[in-house]
Formats: sequence, structure tokens, C-alpha cells
Amino acid sequence: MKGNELDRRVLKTRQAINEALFSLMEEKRYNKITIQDIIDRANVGRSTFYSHFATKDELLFSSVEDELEILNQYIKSYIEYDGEKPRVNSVMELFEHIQEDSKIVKGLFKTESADFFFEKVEIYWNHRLEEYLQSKLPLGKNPKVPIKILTNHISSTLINLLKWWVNNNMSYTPSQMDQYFRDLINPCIDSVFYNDSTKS
Amino acid sequence: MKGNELDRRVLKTRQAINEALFSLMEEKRYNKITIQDIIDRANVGRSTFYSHFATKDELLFSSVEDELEILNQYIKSYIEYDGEKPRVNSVMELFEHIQEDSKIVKGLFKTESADFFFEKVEIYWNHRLEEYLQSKLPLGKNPKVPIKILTNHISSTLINLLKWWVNNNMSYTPSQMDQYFRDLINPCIDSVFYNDSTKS
DNA sequence: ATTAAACTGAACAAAGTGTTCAGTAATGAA
DNA sequence: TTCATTACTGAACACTTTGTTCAGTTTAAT
Repeated sequence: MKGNELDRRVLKTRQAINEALFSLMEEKRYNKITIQDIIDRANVGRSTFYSHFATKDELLFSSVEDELEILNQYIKSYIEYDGEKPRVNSVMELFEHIQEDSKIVKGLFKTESADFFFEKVEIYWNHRLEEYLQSKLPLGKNPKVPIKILTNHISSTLINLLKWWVNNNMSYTPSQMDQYFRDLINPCIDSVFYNDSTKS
Repeated sequence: MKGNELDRRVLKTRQAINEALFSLMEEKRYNKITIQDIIDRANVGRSTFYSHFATKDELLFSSVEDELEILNQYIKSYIEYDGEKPRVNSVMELFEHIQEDSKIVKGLFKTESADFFFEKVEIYWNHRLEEYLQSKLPLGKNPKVPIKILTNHISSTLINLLKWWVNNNMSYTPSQMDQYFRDLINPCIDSVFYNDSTKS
């Protein structure tokens, strides 16, 4: 065992700890889970835990990194430009992914610390959206609402829909949720960019 | 001191504890504040604290109850019905209130536990909005998006705007923010109730 | 002055955190 | 198989925080 490749034992141990955390999150709130709970569930020594993670939050974040990467990827096919109007594209695959992966996600959505996760998702999405909308701004038009507020609105609407859906037993299909998302956002994009006559 | 009126000392003590918490929240995260911190700042004995509040969360919630009541009141003038279309009404006063009261609110918005607060606001607002929209549903029309999802969208959009605003140094006026809110929501209400032709 | 309620703060038990370290187990290389 | 290395174990420890208890003190109404 001299090679610089990671010992498989290490990965196995980390995964056991990881799974113990999410298993526990199905039973109680993240804040109430102790490190003792985790190492008992994972069958791992106390010092082993601390050799891998300095704090519980660090464990949570590391557990969630892959999920974060996946969600970030979805944003890339998130907007289309049909030559005339920017519109949000289908996010059905995102909802489908959440549905399949609901074990990790359900725990995460219950976590009080979930916000640190969604914050990261939102920051990435906002960045992408802003880049896109800025570059496609109709010349000579001033958006009725600042771009930063609009992008923030779009991201948080999607995240909010996801949360609502998960917390209401996913009682609509991914396809329906996708449609609802676009019904909520596209008229608003139209109005912000093109419709100067909307009274309010 | 036999009367059944509350001792003024009690109120004074509770207020001292209360103010200590919010004073501390300007300096560090709620999770990192210990009860020892609070009683030191409030100049109050340990057992006094526990005679008033069982936990730190209970203190936070009690501190925030008045604020909650105020925010709930704003929702009541939140929607108008002009005889033809339901539309969100001005929420400028809400933004103005937040601006004036920013001491308590800023601390609250930083709190990881803020969500328990906004959840309560959202539940109340959703309830009111749903009641309203249901009763005013245009006959013979089916909304494109379920009412519950729409109400949830409206509430969370407003809360999200508030959060964004506070976290970005309130760099727009309450009047502007009010306008942005309506620009984001009204086209979407129109579309959900009246426009069957929005392609997506 | 008397009295009842509120506050004080030290002492305590319990639970959790994070570190240390001597010992054990696993594994790749010789 | 043996050896060396690295990872894991778990008991012991110091430290922090929590929440309770209680004897004594302060406050203020009567």
C-alpha cells in the first residue's frame, strides 16, 4: 500500500459515514443528530470520524457535493433563445432526477441546513442566468425589472417549486411541474422585456 | 405586589433578554450564540433566563411574535379585485416597515432559524391568498396552475424579494421594490387565469 | 414593616465536542 | 510469507454547553 491512489478502505469508511447521516436524517432533524449517533450508525470509531471530517457541517457539505454538481448541470439546458424571445426551457428532467434520487433529497429538504445547499445552487444558477439574459438583452429595451432581481426570481421560483413538490409528496408528475414552472415564469419574462403596457 | 397584573419587572427582564439576543445577532450567527452569551449581555441570572424561556429557540420565537403579527396584517390589503382581474395590490408599506424596523429584521434575516419565521409568514399569507383567489375564481375557467401552487408562488416571491432586498443593502426604494413585485406577479396571474394562448 | 413574587448565582449532573494515543487490523509489496 | 505502511479502534481526557436546583437577596405593593 504505497501507491498514491486512495485506499479503498477510506472511500468505504466515508461512504458508511455518509449513508449513516442520511439514514439518520430520515428519522430526525439534522440539528438533533449527534456525531455519536452517526458513528454508531456507521459502525466507525470516533477518531476515524474526526480524521475524515472536522465538523458535522463539513460532512453534510461533502455528502452533498455530488448532488450539487448534478443540479448545476441541469441549469445549462435551462434557457433557450428562439430568435425572438428568451424563454425558460424544460426542467422536467430536473424534477425526474429529484424523484428518482428522493432518498438523499428528502433528507436534505428537511434539513435546516438545507439553505446553505440551496444558496449554492441559487448562486450558480443566478450566475448562469444573468450571463445569458445580459447577452441576449433586446437592444434599445430597458427591462422593467433589474436583471439581477429577475434572475433571482427565476432561480428561487424553481427552487421553491422543488421544495413545495417534495414537501407535498410529489403529487404532480415531473411533466406537470415543468409546465407549471414555465407558466409561472414565461409570462413574467415576456412582460419584463417586451410588454410596456402592463398596468399595475 | 398581589395584583394579577404582570409585574413590570418581568416585562423589563424579558425585554432585556430579547434585546441582548438581537444585539448579539448583529455580531454572530444565531447558532453560535450561547445562552451564556445572552445572559451576560442582558445582565440577567442564569435561572432567570430559564424561568422565562425553556430554550433559545423559544426565546427567538417569542421575540419575533410581534413582528410576525405586523407582517401578517400587511397581507390583508395585499390583493385587490377591480371587478375584472385579481391583481396584487401595493406592498410598498411592507417594504417601508422593513426599512424602518431594520434592526430586528436584519438580525432575523441572517439567522439560520429565520426559516421557521418565514414559514409561519408564508403559511398565513398562503391561507389568505388561497381564500381570496378561490372565492374570486372566474366562473367556467380552469386556472392553468393549481391554486395552491400559485399562492405559494406569490408568497414566496414576496418573501424572496424581501430577503434579496435586505441582503443587498436595500439599494432600491420601497416604491421601486413594490413595482418590481407587481411586475413579476401580475403578468403571471393574468396568464394563469385569462390567457390560454401563452406558448411555452 | 410585612409579604409575595421575582431575581441571583453557585453548584451540579448530563450530554456533546474534539483530541490524543497506544493498540489492532488490513493490504500492497518484497 | 513476511514486512512495512496506512487506516481504523476506542478508551481516556479536557472542555463547553445545557438545563436544574436551591438557599439567599432584591423589589415593590400593601
